[in-house]
Amino acid sequence: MDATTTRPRPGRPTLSDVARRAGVSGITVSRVVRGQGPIAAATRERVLGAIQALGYIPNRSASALASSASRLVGIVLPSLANAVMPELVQGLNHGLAAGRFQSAIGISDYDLAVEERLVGSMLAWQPAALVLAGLEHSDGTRALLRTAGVPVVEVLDIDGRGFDSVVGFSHHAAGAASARHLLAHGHRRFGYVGHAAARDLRAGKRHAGFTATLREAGLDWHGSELAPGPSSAAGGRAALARLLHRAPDLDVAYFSNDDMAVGGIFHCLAEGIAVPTRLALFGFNGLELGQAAPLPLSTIRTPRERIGREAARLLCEDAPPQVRDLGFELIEGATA
Amino acid sequence: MDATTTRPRPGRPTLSDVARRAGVSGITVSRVVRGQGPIAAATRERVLGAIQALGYIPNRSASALASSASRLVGIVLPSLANAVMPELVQGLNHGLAAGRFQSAIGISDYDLAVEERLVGSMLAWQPAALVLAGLEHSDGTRALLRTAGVPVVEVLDIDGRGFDSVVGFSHHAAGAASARHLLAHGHRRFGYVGHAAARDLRAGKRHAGFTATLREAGLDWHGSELAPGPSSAAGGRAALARLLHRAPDLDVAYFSNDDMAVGGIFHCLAEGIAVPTRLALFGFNGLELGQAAPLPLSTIRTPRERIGREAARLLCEDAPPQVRDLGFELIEGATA
DNA sequence: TTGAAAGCGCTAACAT
DNA sequence: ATGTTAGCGCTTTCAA
Repeated sequence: MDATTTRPRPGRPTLSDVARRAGVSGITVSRVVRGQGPIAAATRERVLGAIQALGYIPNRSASALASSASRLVGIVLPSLANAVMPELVQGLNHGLAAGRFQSAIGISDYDLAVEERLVGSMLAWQPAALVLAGLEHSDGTRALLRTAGVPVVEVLDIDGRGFDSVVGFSHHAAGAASARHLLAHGHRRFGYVGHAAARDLRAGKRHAGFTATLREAGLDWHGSELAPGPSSAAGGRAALARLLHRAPDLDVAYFSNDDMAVGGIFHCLAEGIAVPTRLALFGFNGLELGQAAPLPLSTIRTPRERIGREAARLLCEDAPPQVRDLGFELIEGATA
Repeated sequence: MDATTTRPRPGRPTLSDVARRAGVSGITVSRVVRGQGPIAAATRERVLGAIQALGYIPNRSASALASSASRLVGIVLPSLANAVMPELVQGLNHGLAAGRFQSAIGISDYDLAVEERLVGSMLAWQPAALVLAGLEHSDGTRALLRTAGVPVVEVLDIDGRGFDSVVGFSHHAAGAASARHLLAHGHRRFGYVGHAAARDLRAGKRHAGFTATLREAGLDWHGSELAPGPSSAAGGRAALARLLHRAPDLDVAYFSNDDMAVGGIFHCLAEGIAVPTRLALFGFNGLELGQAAPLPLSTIRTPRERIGREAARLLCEDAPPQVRDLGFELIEGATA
């Protein structure tokens, strides 16, 4: 007899294999696996035993295909290098896990074309929802989202028009609040230390908010310096050095974020520049790193973990489209 | 006439929709989409046009189901907070993208049970391969991997028995090299500043390698202090303070990593402790942050980006199981 | 409480 | 160079 006739696949066990072993039909196994529908306790035990014995792993592709739905949530972030992302992801993961969703992260490298590719890839898996960083996307991305019709939550920023739901805070307002704080402390000669900003649109919004507030006060930047490449302590340190070389009479430096600002602290420590008396420093994000510095950094703390949780909550509860402003908090610190 | 009879689904366009519109059969569209098989240029154009016009997004669940294979690579990492992970991911993404793989990241939070859950979830999507951090996994994880039979690359560590392929370096050797370097520089009273180590097994291996080398030299730790929670500059700063309080005559502190060590630098700066004359500091990872400090940190640079690339290469080339030691490099720095 | 039949959207294996 | 047929493993009806 030809054995291959009756033993067609050498592959992983399927629902039918489990069903056969448990002496039930496939649909019953399916019900047990999904925890859906009425199942006799004894039957469930038997099925669970068979699953265990065979090492059965449900095939989600088949499941997604059959039900045209999945429990997968795609998360597209611009970068992981920014220390806020891990906390955002943690918030998302906690919230999503509670709703029995799985998450899959993709990294766009601050490139909207890459983001579009990633969104396309993720949509191809029929995700239950998508989480995107920021409000700026390519037309192609928007078109994809529109035709796919999945729920979308844009996080981290609320300055602009959202696609669906939005959870974050205003970077423009954060920049403005930073400027007001520094003005109130008597600073007048402002320097900006940023990083290659073209792609980090949220840093640009903070800068714009800061600038607008300066102008309202009849002031403007005294000097500006951008570090090439992504934000980093090394970049901040070098850029502040260059800036002070060109504009030695600055009395305060506003950094695009805490990483850059910590570099500023390093520069001042290395050069013996008195902070904040000779030069004040102000960051953004409220990273723990800045607070561990010899002089705790003056900065703005952003609620990235809460943003993640809140975004997850909206998705789990299938909430209607809305914009949630979670605000930010100014940390006095000791450098400004 | 009943329109619903001929217009059954309001859903997203499918392969058949594209085929109908392009006036070809489904398989032809499939070939165009996959870039497989011989297609007349004119036909391809027509199909591409239809895809464009309909906003067709291929359904990968169906594709994975039909071919029992996907171009998805699952990556399971313990954390994103550790600054080495973004670089590892970048290396992986670059390499995998070159092989037209997509990646999906999951975070285990240094919890092997969570890792097992994640591996299970990912296997359910029939991934082309899995990338896991480290060599230590639960029995359940191993069982899953075994029955699934997917290629696995374990990254970042080579101290132990690999499941399939392994790309990384020896943390034990890194610890030992650090100790030898410090011994050669005349240090004798060693303090260890670590973080809640139970879950960070690689930090434990470095500690073990360091300890072994000390003992070979007839020495041992003079004192040890662990920061609660994950590694951080704040934790390193506080733990060093406690350690020096208990063992004021230390002449060198070895940190579980650069984050912790930067905290150590902060403590010394704040307290006016002369580095390295009064107290030497040594880290691990060679993060840019440590090199931007007023005194560049003495540490060990790890090739995490290369590890990612190499792991991706092995997967793309479907290389046979192997162990690749990518080594590390000692950075002299100025703190030891 | 359980099952039978049909089909999700795609691709492998053959035709032609 | 293109098409036909069958079926991937599961879930959705509907029936019992």
